[in-house]
Amino acid sequence: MENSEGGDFFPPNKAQSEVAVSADAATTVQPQVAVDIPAKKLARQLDFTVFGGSGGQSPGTAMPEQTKQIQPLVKSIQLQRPQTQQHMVLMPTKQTAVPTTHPSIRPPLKPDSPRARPRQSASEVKDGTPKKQKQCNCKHSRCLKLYCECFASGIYCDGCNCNNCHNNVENEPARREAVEATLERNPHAFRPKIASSPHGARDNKEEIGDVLVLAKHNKGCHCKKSGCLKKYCECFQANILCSENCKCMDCKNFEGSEERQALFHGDHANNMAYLQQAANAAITGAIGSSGYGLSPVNKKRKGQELFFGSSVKEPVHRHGQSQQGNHIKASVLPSLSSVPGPCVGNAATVGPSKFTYRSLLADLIQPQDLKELCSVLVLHSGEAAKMLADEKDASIKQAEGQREASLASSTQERVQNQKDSGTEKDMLDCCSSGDQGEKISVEESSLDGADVSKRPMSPGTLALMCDESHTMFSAAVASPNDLATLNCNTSSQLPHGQGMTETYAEQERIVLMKFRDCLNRLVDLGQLKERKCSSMIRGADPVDQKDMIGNGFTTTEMRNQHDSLNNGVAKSALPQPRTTQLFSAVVTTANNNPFPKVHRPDENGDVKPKI
DNA sequence: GAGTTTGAAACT
DNA sequence: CAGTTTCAAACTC
Repeated sequence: MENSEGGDFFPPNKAQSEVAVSADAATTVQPQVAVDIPAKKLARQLDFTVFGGSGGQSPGTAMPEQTKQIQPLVKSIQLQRPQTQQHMVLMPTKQTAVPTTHPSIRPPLKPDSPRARPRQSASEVKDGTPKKQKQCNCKHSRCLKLYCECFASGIYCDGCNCNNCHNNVENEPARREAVEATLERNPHAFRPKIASSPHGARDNKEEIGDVLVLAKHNKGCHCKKSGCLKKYCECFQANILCSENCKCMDCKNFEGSEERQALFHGDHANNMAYLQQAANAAITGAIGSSGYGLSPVNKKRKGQELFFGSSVKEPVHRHGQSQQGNHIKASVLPSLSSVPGPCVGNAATVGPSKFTYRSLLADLIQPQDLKELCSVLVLHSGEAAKMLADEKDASIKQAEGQREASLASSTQERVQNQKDSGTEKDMLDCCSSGDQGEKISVEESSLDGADVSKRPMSPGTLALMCDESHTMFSAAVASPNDLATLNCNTSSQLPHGQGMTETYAEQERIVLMKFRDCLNRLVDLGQLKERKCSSMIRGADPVDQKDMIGNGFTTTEMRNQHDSLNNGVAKSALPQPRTTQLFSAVVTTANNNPFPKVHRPDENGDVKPKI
């Protein structure tokens, strides 16, 4: 516990917290000499997503506990690997203890992509050699603050050009203290800054800059002068678009930004010189008198294009041009409202959904709808089984006469008895989530009743029904007509051994057909919606827009869809009370109310159009 | 490579 | 939480 001379680096006013740090610090200040070719480190913190997506891997991930987690990790690292020029990841992750140079712990980013080499210097770009760990150049922070990229990235400095570095094994106590202090200030300090970044997609498309809309900076940037088109901007550096989290000014880093497009245009994407030139031009234009400055429209556009599933290609109206369209869209998508205002603080005016990619079908399918779909399919299956069995029984009875009929009858009784005694067990076995309170549905299933319950179900159908039952149970959807439960019961008592294969086949056929129909309808609806969205973007006919505002579809189309859907599923098989209502939300059975569900704003503030 | 600019982090 | 300071990377020359 000797004091390191590192303390001398700190101004008196800030030394306080750091005194404690240095108290335990080992003395050895190690002006580290870069041995390797100056390899660049990737953007600090920005890549933590690779360690587990949600960032559970960074030192900050586990928050207060994370500090504790780091310690054994560090030890394990020390045990596993002598300090070499390699950098080590200190994150508590499977990968963390692996001695590695950076590239090996990073996602396979494209070497040429900005994402792959954030904070690279120009020289690195020139040599084109895939990045190694970048060395920091910290002078005053001892590499124990987030200023230090190494520290922020959760790695030891190794081969850096820093002065008085304490971010190394020798100074682990100090480092640990620093980590704790950092976490105390901000429990998320070591968490990934970029959230929800599907690496695959990013890797595939980042060059054209139309991908990372799926990711966004957790905190957002606060750029003022760079237009978010320089690497000063963390979003830009991470090759993602600015989001509603950002509080930047004069942002040009949004989808559809011409300035941004210029940066990623064609083969120039890899040309940093060009890129920076374009950025400079863009910034100049933005800050200068070009009229770009303080364009509040910019940010709003981000979400629009995202929502409509279009990328840059969709005609983006610059600035004032897009205002009208924005207003229209804003009616449909409150979160995308284009309320004029300063770019700063735009996050408040722009909805949180701006950068959340949503499939066109996302609005069509609700979780509840899926449940209903499953329910209906189950019902169809049961109905089919019942019909088949009835037919079979009828023929058998005709052929075999009274005696066999009696036998069948006694069998039925046995089955019934079994049901009385063992059904609940079976039901529990099958529907493991079984809520006791829900089991009453067995006998009360008036629609298909005991007949259905005695019919065989195919294995696939049974699985489906069990899942369905599980889902419905877990969703706490109490339904007296919970046929899933019912069918689970029956499934365990397949009465006839071999002849059931045909029934299974028939059931599956029917179920699959119905499911196919549903999917087809869904596809139709999705296409319909796509057309609507496209037409809206183009400022299409106001009637359609009006309809969409409420429902996402025109009422006429809705009716048509419902009519057709009704034909797709045999109503007779459906217990009307609940299942039809629910199912109608997606694919089937029209009740008189074509819009059975109340539209509700989703998490992003969108109003989800319901079918 | 020195100096400047920039924005995040740290601090008040 | 806003304003200021510190810091180091990015950038310019």
